[in-house]
Amino acid sequence: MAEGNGRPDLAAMTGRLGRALAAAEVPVLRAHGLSMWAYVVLLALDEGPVRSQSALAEAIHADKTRIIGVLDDLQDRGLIERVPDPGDRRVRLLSITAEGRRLRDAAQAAVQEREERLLSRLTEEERATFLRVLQDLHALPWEDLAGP
Amino acid sequence: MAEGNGRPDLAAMTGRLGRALAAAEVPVLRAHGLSMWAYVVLLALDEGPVRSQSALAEAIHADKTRIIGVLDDLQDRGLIERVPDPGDRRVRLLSITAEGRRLRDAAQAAVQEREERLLSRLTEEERATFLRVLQDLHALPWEDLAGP
DNA sequence: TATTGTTATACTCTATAACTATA
DNA sequence: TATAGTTATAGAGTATAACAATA
Repeated sequence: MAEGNGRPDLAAMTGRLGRALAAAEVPVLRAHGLSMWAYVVLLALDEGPVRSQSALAEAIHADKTRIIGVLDDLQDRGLIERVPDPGDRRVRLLSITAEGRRLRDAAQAAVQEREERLLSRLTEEERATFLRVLQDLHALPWEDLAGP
Repeated sequence: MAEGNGRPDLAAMTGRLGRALAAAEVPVLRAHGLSMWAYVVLLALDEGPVRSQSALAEAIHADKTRIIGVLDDLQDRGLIERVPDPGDRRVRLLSITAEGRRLRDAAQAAVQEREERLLSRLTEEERATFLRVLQDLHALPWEDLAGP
């Protein structure tokens, strides 16, 4: 006895869509030599330098021990800078380099170009509303989305 | 130097939204005595009986070894039926019970009631378009979303 | 003593391989 | 022999605990 009435849970729909888009993103990023975490780090640093690795980890909702290898690799490749703070030599000042910004821009352009394939299924009105709502919800703090 | 132009990746926005909604769902489901996988199984069986555990696992994109414990528990609690197929006693015929359907309905009502809190931020027009687009995209096969 | 970053360890989830029973 | 289901094992990803350097 099929059911039919009602809608699927919002969580099920956005979850599946998010996983599918992430799966689509992986090969694009790998073509640019980036892991998902490396890409997330470059995106975060592109909005400005960060004063400590802990702060960066918190900003991207990662564990601080989890991004160390990522930072090592990005630094070795000259995509980020990681220098001890002269005022407090325990903390590392993190910033993206010009080369890192170039790579980030190229990767993101490729990612979004691919996403256009999906958005092209929508009408102009659907596309505009969908993206606006998504951006509004994305701007909300986590607690407003996930609750107390 | 902040950037500002362009939009966040679709994958980042839907991914975060999906994870947040899933996180919001967990305590609601637990209040009904259900894990996420148990809930997914009940939802899948509600659309009709399934002829084998392998088929069910494939339908919900899970490994067949992963759902065994879930099925054991659901069966012990009388929420599903699992009987050997008389025609081929290797396969198990799976179906949801009336009690299982009651629990599923109660759980889903609670889940969606919570999701309404988020949707109430939208205008009627935004809400209608957003849900319609989401359902359309959700109905697409995985390959259309994630690509080749 | 407290904190940043790092390394080492343990845990959770998932997938793979080996096994039983039916065919 | 091949397949459905189960159990046992191993792997990936992640978090926790212990450590070194600096404050």
